[in-house]
Amino acid sequence: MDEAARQERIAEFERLSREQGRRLTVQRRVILEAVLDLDNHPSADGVFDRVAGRIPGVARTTVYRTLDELNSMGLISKACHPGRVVRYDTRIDHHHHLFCTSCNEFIDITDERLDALVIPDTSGWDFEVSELRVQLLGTCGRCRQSERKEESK
Amino acid sequence: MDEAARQERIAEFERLSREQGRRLTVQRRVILEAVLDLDNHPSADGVFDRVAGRIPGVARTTVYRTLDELNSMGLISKACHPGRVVRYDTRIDHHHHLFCTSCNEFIDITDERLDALVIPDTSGWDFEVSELRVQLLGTCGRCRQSERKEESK
DNA sequence: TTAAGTGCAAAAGCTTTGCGGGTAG
DNA sequence: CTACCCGCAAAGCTTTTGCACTTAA
Repeated sequence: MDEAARQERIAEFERLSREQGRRLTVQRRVILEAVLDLDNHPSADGVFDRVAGRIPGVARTTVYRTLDELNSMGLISKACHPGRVVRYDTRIDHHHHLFCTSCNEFIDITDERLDALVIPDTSGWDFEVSELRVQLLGTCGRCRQSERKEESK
Repeated sequence: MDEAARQERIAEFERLSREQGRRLTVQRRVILEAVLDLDNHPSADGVFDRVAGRIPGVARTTVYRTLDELNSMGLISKACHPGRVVRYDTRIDHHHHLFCTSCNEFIDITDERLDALVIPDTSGWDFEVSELRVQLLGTCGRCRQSERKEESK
């Protein structure tokens, strides 16, 4: 994330916090900065590792609680994937994911045709759509290589 | 799932098992039948509940292991969602999901425009795509109703 | 001042692992 | 017969909860 977008997101965080009567603490600010700096859709634990280097003695609990709040505030979101740990996404613009089912890593992509997708009429299901996400599952180059090495053993 | 499709999936399971040298046990057969019968993208625990009624004394472990195998065999798949428990999907035809972020339930949908989507060129990322999934996140009718009731209290 | 936030410890929930006995092929 | 599979118990990992202390406003 470039510096301008980063600063803007932090400003938005401060604005929303005041608006919603949330307190601006060091922990919250550093946790937000940490997620924004990590670009690979980190888990709570990944964020904790980074935060722990900056606030000695910070509690895991605080990271979990804060990430959940940032998600509620719409400043970050939870990524969709087939695994079992919750992972967060800092991009809130329209984009899509490649997800490697072998190493569980995400790759962000943008694609005209995918972007052109229109949310279909879901009135038949009585469902209010807030977001459309496209996910491409497969295997990344690195994992395919190691699979080949494994086979040729 | 209609009876014909169900029988076909079970036959496929038996064929693949023999082909891959896996043993056909009562547990595996009943676990497969259970997932196929549950249409709401069950978690391992949900499958276990149903299986436990049919094989007294079956171990949770067995259900976890078997679901993982059925997934490897391509007979079922893991659903993508923002939560933390793994959930399975028995439909292997092309379809998409509505996912209610309030009650964590899936609704299967088919839509012409979504079906018409072409997997974009991902060669630039050195990534082999095996599947394209579209997910619509939002809130189902029931949850919107209870939210309204909550507000008017 | 004081209610919201934090850290700590413990619990809870989901899943995996190791192992001895059981069973399909 | 024997390699694979199952049940059991325990561990492992991620996340949540309860509570007393701290701190932003």
